[in-house]
Amino acid sequence: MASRSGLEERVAGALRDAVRDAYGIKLDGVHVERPNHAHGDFATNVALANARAFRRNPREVAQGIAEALDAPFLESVEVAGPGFINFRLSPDALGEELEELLMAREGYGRRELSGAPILLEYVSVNPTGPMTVAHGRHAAYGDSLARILGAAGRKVSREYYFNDGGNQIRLLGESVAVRYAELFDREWPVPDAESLYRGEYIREIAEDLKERDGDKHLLTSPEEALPEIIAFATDWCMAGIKETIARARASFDSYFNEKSLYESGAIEEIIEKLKEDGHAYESEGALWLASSRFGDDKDRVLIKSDGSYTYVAPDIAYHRDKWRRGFATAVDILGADHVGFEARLRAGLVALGLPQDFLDVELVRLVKLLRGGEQVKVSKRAGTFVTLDELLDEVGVDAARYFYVRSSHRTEMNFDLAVAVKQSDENPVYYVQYAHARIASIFRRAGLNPAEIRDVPSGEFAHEERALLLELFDLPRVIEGAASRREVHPLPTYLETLATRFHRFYTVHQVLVDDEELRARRLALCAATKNVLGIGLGLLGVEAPDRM
RNA sequence: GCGCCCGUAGCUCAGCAGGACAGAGCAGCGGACUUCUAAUCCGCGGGUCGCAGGUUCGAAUCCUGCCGGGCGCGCCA
Repeated sequence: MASRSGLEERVAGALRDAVRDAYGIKLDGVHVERPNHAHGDFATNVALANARAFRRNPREVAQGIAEALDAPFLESVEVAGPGFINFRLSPDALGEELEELLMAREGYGRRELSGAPILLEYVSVNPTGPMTVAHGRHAAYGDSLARILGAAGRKVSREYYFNDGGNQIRLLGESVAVRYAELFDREWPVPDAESLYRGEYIREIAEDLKERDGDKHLLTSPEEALPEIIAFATDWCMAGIKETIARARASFDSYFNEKSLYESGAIEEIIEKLKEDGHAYESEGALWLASSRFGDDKDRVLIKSDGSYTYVAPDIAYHRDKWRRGFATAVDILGADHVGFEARLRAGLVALGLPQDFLDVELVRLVKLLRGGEQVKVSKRAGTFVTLDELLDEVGVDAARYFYVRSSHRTEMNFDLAVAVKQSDENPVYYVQYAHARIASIFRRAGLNPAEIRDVPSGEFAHEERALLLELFDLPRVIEGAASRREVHPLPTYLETLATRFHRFYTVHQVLVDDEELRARRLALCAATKNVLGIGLGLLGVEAPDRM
């Protein structure tokens, strides 16, 4: 399946031939677009874009191309404006493409898997608490992107990277330990009570720990007991995160623990290699990566003067591991607060001999939380955050996921909690889903299975039908465009336009009419629309309901 | 100060690998259900595309400089 519809491909091919015949010039790329209805079904700017090469004025060139065109599937060809060529497709050509769409079923717009495998890393939050509304955006964007990349023929593997051994984790353990001790009216000694986590979930973990182990951890020294408490707390958090992820309909092929990099010696290995190649040096008691040689602003510390690693070292080792596992591209979806991360990580990887374009970072902008227009200060440590579960409880998975990916991940997002429920009612996802449900209703009434519709009797298409058809045929292009730009939001935009085309068609034309051919043609159109809506919503992890 | 990102209708956002008149939803106003689901449709009002230059036959889209906002600039992750 191509990234353009068959029709578009045919138009482009005919244009190439016409240019060759009329001017003896071989064009490699021909731009075909969908103009305003008034102009036609398709249009091209080849005459304008190449006017210079032709050494003639664009309109004249367009005229020449139009005359040389040999394309029986076109009903009309017109030169317009400064030199555009507009096309109208013949009803038969539209009908044929519609049949192909029906034949392809859920495979429409989907390409065969090929090319080098991509490792998509997303979410990757450390198990120190529940997922927040901000993480939800990462989950929705990352999961949808993975689905879109897959549909566009890219081999994608999804991975979650986490660390359950760092500083934050120790803090989590101490926070739980303090609450745990409180349950027995005891005190737990901590170096810095100020920095402890205060969320309600800390108490829950402590209570669960008490339920499982009783007062066992108070019978030994805190130093001895803490590791076990930490393990309990991180397992508790990780289990919750996995539940939330599943609930949000996201998924992963693998989970990668930072700890394994220490255990396997992968970190030492890259450090040795960097030293050997002269890309790491010692200074002020620390080991530095000469990252400024590879495009970073400055050099970065790999090993601190106290002998421990900075996060840079394991990150480089981790990404080198991705490379060793045979991935040709590592796409990292990170929060906007990780700007700068890309340059230093890439520097390390290039220093190790990996290609410049191996790493591809997509920064997801922050989610700004509002409540009735007022900004809500969010702090995980202070416990003043809104969990993803709470959001899902309130607005549902469909509305939440759709809302998350409706705008570009590169734009800051305002999320007003006060109108969250209202927002869910007004969420355009229902507009799209409703189109799907309406079609399902028609087929119920007709007693037919839309998946079995195959044939399209020939005949004219009304204006609204033609508009709907052309929109349907755009799906392959939308999928490929979204995949190559690593964007998800073109899908919602597309689906809303498609739903509009359908609702308009539905309002103007009765589907279940007595005229059998007309009825069959309209049913085919409905079946195709239902199919494409289903595909599109599926790529967003949103349900396509048969009833609403 | 430096780097990355953003600035389009009252609000939330599309459009930006240059193209034909700048779009949608929400909010406002006015219409349309004895016919396949009115969670729908139709109409009206509403925009110096942050500002100023430049490139081009053509710029919301590309380049430069400003202005405004976000994020980052640790031997934190």
